[in-house]
Amino acid sequence: MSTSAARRRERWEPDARRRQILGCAVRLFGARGYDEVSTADIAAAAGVARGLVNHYFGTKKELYLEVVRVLLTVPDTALTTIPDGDLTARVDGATTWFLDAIARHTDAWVAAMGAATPGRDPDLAAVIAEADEATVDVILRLAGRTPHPRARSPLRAALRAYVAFARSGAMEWLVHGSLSREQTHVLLSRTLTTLLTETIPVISSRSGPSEQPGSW
Amino acid sequence: MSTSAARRRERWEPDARRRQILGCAVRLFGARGYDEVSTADIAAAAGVARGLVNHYFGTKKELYLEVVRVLLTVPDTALTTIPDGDLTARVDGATTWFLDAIARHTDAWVAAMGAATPGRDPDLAAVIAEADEATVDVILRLAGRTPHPRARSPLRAALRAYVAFARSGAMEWLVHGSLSREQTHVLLSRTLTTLLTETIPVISSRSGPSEQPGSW
DNA sequence: CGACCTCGTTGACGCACCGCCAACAGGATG
DNA sequence: CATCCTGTTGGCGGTGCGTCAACGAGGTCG
Repeated sequence: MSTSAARRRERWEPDARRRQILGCAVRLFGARGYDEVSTADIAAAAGVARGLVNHYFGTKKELYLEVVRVLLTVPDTALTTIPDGDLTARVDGATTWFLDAIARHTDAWVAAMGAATPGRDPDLAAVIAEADEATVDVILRLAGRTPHPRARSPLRAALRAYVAFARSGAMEWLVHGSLSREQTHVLLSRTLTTLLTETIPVISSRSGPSEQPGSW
Repeated sequence: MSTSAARRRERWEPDARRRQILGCAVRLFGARGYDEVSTADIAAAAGVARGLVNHYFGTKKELYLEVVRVLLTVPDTALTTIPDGDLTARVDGATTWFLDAIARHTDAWVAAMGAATPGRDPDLAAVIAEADEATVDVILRLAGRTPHPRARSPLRAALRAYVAFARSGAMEWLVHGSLSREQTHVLLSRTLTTLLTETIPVISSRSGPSEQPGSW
């Protein structure tokens, strides 16, 4: 990815050049955070003039958004097959899959968690929110619910909170080393099971923010 | 706080001046995020030369850290009295207190959550981590445990994950409006109760990352 | 009451970074 | 080989931040 320097004015296809610059940006932003990386760094890593970065990506922030999108989708490797069995077994299987996945791409996943910090920027928040919703969809399919696509329901809200929980728990395992893998597994799977079977039914029976008393 | 402009070269006590600038910084950073606010903005809001901000706080980032510290501690209003009754009742009371507290200072709390985003900066992460640990201590006292001060135990790890869960759930209520207050209450209290009575005991009985098999 | 001293405060300088754009040149075409 | 298209360059203008020497408000002392 890192072009060996010195070659001047090499003319590439726009697509290839764009991918190359994006790759360098992913590598740098994945390692060092938004304002520790300058567009000059990225251009240098790609062996390219600084202006070209703006030419392909407009603004530094726009480039960053694309990088976060990449970081958030790469470690996904989407859970395609829903495990069999009762709910407990399915949750267990999905937890195993999840922990395997992030253990395999630890660096990328941790980088994604670091970069995908829903700060104040609304565009960045939107990108992260989209990734969250996708995760919620997975959990819903896991629970055997057809995901009313993207309703602002209490069900989805509770699961979004769970996603934050799961991420934090996984960070405890992978980054801080304060949980073993087995402990993390128990923490995530049991909490999700309880949430789905006990807590959420109660929540859904209570009156919502303004509408749907028992819609999910 | 916002000094009416034009007054030139007014000489204050260092403490007062420092507090004044910090106040303006809190107001601005609370509303607009790190790189949407320039030190010139802060200086202007305080009716002061830009250089003075650096004189009192060194770097813009150091100032930001102080602001986050303020934002994280202000909405605390520390839970002093532990409710009576069994665990369920105590958790219930504490949840009520928590939701009351953040409802009272919604703006400040949301601002704090926006600012206290554990991005890549290690110093910022440290400030946030400290606030998290304080919250975990509250929960531990709630559960009747004497908080082994700051051990890297699986117990604390699980509770840190819960803190992320609670914050996310509260945001669903306050910001997105996807949960009613009652629903949020049920979500937070029941999840914490289950965590304390069912999940954590199981976790603690499993082998840890390397040590304490059943220490908490 | 005026000279003097202290230290809070100022304004400007240097530097790094970003967005923009006119000019340049690689390489395909005829 | 001449010509055109367009990917690419390098520099210009503007902004924001950290530093520093100089300034002056306000108290002190003779």
